[in-house]
Amino acid sequence: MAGIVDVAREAGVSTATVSRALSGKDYVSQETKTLVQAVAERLGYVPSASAYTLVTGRTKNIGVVVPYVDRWFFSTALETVDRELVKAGYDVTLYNLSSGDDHRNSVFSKSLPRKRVDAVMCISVKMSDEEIAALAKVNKPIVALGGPIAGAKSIKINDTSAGRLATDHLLAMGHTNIAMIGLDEKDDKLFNVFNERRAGYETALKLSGVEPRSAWYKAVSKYAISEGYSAAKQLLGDPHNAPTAIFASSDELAVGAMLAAKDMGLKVPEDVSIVGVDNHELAEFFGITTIDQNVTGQAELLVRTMLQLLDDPQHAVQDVVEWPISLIVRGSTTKAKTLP
Amino acid sequence: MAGIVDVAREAGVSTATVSRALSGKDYVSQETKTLVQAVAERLGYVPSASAYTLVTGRTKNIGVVVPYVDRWFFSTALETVDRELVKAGYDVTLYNLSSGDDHRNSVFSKSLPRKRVDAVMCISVKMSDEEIAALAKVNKPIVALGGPIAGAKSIKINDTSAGRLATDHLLAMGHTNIAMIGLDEKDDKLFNVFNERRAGYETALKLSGVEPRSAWYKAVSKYAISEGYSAAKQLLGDPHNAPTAIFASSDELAVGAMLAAKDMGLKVPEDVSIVGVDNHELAEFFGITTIDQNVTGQAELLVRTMLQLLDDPQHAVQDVVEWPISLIVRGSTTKAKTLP
DNA sequence: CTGTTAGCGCCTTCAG
DNA sequence: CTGAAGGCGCTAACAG
Repeated sequence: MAGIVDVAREAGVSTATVSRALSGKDYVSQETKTLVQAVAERLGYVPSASAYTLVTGRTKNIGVVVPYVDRWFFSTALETVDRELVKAGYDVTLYNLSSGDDHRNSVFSKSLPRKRVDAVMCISVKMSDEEIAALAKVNKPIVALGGPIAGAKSIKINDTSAGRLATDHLLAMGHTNIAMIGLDEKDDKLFNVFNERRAGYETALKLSGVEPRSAWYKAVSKYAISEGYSAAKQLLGDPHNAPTAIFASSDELAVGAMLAAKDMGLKVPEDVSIVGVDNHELAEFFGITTIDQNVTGQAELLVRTMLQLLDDPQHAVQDVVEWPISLIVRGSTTKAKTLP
Repeated sequence: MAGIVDVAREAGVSTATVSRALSGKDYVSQETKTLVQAVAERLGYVPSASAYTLVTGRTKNIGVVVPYVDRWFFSTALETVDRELVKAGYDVTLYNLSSGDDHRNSVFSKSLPRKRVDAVMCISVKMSDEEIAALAKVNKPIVALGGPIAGAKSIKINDTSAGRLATDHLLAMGHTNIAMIGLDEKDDKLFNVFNERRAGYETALKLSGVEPRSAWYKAVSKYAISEGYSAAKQLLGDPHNAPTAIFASSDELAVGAMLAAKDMGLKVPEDVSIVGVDNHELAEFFGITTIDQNVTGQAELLVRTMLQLLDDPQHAVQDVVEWPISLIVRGSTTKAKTLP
């Protein structure tokens, strides 16, 4: 491994000059610059990141914290976050919290403050006050996707509005028996995305004079097609409370619901209307009406925000940016049948 | 930020003692050890990773290179690789190659050798000779999933066997008109997984005396349900070559094929048998017969292999470990109808 | 425009 | 069992 001194010796200049020539950050005569570059190239010189970090305090590395990587929302967000960060010259180190609480603690108390990263990006993970404090001590910018974190800039959609929008769409089409499939989130380390969507759903119902029935709400344990499928079967098979429309709080759940309806001999949308949330690629394939939340767009903005903060820590940005959502109407919803 | 000197001063010992007390790597009296730990804790001392790296040469950080993160195989592998690595005390920095060739070059020529990582893990990315050479120069262990890399230990399933196993299963049930949906991989930066599966499919056919027809092979551009759907429609709608069985080279494709068949009024498996590959969770949900490749198991072994190599660079391991596959028969395949 | 000189924060011999 | 001292490789003043 050639070091900066090797390059300096070989080029007949000082290490300082090598540093300047290679970083381009200071005045160096064009000829020494090209000379140094050539020598560095020939020797296969690659600056040591740790030495650079030790002296500058900058790592050119961002810590991205996610609760899982193998779920749609997170892998999608991660994909674009990584792409954008890389374009800006940063590496990404991944802190996946799915391994349990012990690990989570060590991430926040050890890894992140260990001067390994210049900033932290939280994708849908709610941090406790101590966790925030631990990071604040190191004085690193924090940006978050999915919910507010004290002292951090964040981007989120309004999940209550999402629930209302979906439900209002169904109500406007004349449905009154509207069920919902959601997640019960007791985990206080994630944001209450699904609880908020449910709140929006119930508010919409009440504002239209419809009293939500408990039999209309089905909780599942994860956002998977199979879960949506079985939840919808319960809902649609209920002889007393069968809905004419279902609001599924994710598109994967909605797909499951659609398949369940078909398997029960019900037609979508004639017999049951279905709305999802996400605008997942499956929603397009299955023609499911959904609430688009443009994860890619959110992730891009998140990166831009972080880059500005890195550039100027005092940069004025709103603490919470509410990302717009929109209803995409497709073939899975239609007017309620008028009673015979 | 408290540094080691602060802790030393506060505890009334030397920095050397602090270092020893905290790392546990050398003899320190129990009482000074506890004292130092208490002080470190109180001051919120966290050792600087870069200083540690600079002096030891070790980063406690692994570079994981993936072609994409938002596809099933990769996000699944990444999830377990990360989990296992974290357990072993390593951080993971992610090198996602989906941003294009420029980025790819800089990953291999700059980032990876930049003393940022102790070892490199390639998930289904084929490295060119120069890329391998660049890493070899820095003398870092490399392990790979999905295909052989010169000078690296790797783990892979035998994709040709996978293709044969799936096809033989269909053949054994009396099918002779067997189509395949696959990916045409011209990209020489990935391994030829799908081409190998196709080779296995064709070999199996020929060995049974069936001549593969070109109309039986449908190439798609990515492994998505929608792609499998449209490919299967073409296949099943062909008046001269309609197959009675389809081998889809991934489960997502198989799901699409199954939905297409149903939409065309064909029953699965009575009218068409379908086999996939992966044992994706969707295959279980849809009851699709598949070739299980246990990605999680492969990823775990990959991490174990890397850890051994890190521990002892001379550690003897086979260069290529062939991971076993197995056929999981579910409801999507059945005996061919005897001709009327 | 270029060289000299200090460290950045820690680990690790080498003495005691 | 503990302390002192020397770097790891690089950049940032400060001089020239």
